[in-house]
Amino acid sequence: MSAATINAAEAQRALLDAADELFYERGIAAVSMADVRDASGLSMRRVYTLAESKADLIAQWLRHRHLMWSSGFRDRVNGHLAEGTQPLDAVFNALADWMTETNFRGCGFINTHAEASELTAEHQEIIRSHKAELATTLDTIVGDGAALAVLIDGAIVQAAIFRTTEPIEHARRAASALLNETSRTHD
Amino acid sequence: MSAATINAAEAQRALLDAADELFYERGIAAVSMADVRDASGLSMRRVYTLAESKADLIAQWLRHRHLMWSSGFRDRVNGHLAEGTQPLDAVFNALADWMTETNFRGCGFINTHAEASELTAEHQEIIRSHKAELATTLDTIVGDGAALAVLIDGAIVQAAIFRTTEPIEHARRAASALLNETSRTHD
DNA sequence: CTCCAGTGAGAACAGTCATTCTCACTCCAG
DNA sequence: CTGGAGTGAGAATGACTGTTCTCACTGGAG
Repeated sequence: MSAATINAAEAQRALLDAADELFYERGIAAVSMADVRDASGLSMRRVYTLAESKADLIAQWLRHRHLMWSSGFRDRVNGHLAEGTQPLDAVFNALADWMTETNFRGCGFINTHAEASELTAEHQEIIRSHKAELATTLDTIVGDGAALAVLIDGAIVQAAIFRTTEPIEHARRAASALLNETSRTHD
Repeated sequence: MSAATINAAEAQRALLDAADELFYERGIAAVSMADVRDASGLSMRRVYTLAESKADLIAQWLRHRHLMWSSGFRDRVNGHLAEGTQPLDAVFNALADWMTETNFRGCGFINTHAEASELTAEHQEIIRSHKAELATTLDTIVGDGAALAVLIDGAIVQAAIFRTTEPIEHARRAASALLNETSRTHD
């Protein structure tokens, strides 16, 4: 039973796992289809059976990463909430957890969006959806989701550039002040 | 008097102008040295006389863009201050002005940093210096510069993705709340 | 005038890339 | 057992990349 016998589901998974690791860590322009083939253990033919082009693979990867990241984020937030942490702190603690992972390289969606060239309309749409959904999630957990999403993206970008979690604390203070102010003006 | 007669200063300027337009609008991996040659009107030989490699050209461009952007930003802020606008609003108005320029594509430094591959240690250092200097400038103008820089980067990134200036208003509200809170706790 | 350092125009070089193709093999339906 | 659909391994293709080289020409120093 050779490697050829792995079924479509396993191959799809191997492909997306490889794409995620490579695209996230190196950026998309720096990753060749041959790199993806080697990292996935698939043949070139198989890669092109599962993704009709590199642009299509990028789109599949973005959709896949959206699902993985979003559920990971929700899990972490829920973990902190379960320990009695207040919603706002649960969110920022969850982000700090993510940032201290060894392979943290900022937000894959922001990074991909920054590579102006290889970006199709479909890619842009997936990136916008990801950011819009994050704002909605934040809105449910703490409120003022659109504003919070802005602060968080700033923190992620600066954390990637300076390689510290300090920006998270700045964003946390700003978010806290914003929510306090909102509740005060509602009195 | 052929094109060959343009002096070193003019050539240097043509090179950096071309690099700025191309690298900012397309990203660095998507721009070839031949593109730079064509846009600058220089010969390939001249390009490599002025920049010893593409990596060197990128570094020169980042330094050049830092100077251009920073002085442009200060000018805009001062313009708003001269009209009697409060410092915090002067800063956010200046950013909104910049974002509504037709070729706005987010922050060139953040975008370059996102292209993980072609990034040398020198490039990273220039990017960090740019962000650090912006924080210092903000500190002088309104105070709490490090936190403000985080909010602003978030607004820039989201403005680039969604192509609206709305994120600037979210960041402005958060910044305002943060500064109010700080002054209140100092009472 | 005579040289020659420096130049432009573009060919040359040694890769790399995304994508497609070849060929031998394997699995399963009939 | 036979035929064919699908596969792996990897070569082939054609386009592009950063960088260097060639060659004819220039403007100014002596």
